[in-house]
Amino acid sequence: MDTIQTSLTIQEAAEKTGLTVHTLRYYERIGLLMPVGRAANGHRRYSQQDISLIRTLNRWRQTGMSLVDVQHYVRLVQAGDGTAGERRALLEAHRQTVVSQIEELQTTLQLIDFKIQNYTDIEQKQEKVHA
Amino acid sequence: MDTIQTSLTIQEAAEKTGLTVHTLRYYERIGLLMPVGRAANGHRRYSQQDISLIRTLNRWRQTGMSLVDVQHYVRLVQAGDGTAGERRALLEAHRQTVVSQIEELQTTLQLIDFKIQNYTDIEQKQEKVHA
DNA sequence: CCTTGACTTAGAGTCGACTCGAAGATGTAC
DNA sequence: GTACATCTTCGAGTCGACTCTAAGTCAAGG
Repeated sequence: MDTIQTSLTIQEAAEKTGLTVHTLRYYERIGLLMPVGRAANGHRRYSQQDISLIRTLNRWRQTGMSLVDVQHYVRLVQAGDGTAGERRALLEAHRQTVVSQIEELQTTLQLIDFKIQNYTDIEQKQEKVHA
Repeated sequence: MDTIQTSLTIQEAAEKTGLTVHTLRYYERIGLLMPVGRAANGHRRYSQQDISLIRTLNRWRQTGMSLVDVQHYVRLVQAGDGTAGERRALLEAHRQTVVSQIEELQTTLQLIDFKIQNYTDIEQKQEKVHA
């Protein structure tokens, strides 16, 4: 029967994942998350697996993966073992975009440092003038 | 006194900056860019300075600076030399967010690599592992 | 003169990703 | 047994950042 022991309400799930209850329902509505388990009264119950999946998704989201792509990944996870190769390919593609993002940020960092140096120079110049 | 020799039309400016003409006008409309020069017929003319400012803005945008913050920076640039200290402070703040972004991406990269390794293992052993 | 094409404006529409609100059912505390 | 919290659905609203449309001006080419 009800063998779900460590199942959380949507509120608790929200706290554990850092999302809002609105967002959790929204994710489910757009088909991002599989229909989550329900209690007898129709209330959602989140398993530990659900929570860890959501946490993983958050990571992908935070690194600029669109909901559509996250969705694709989730579908593969749900489809099961046979999709391991595809999942790996998807992760490798995302890995590459993350690497590119890092590289771009590092380029920008150099630019920022260059500009900061510029402004520091200006300040020193003014100090000399006004000293 | 008409020393503007290399002034570009909005079309040319769009090509040089990688933005669309729509976006260039939009940026000006929301007060992000100073009112740009106009030809006798009222058409916009972009100076080399305008172009290089826009290119710099693009950099900030690409690294997640909001239009509001970019706007703040542009205002300081327009206000002139006296704002060098403020500009440097703003850049230093942005530098810090860029550094944080890089760090977060690197954490994610490790996670991705770990998962990729997982899937590689699955392929080798055809074993069941959850995402 | 007429068409073509680049420009102008103000305002409306789109898109991704939430975020909120209304209306109603149910569970728990006093 | 009634207040109150928490859940439910579904639809609408918001926000940032564009993106596009309509209606109009103007200069040059055939």
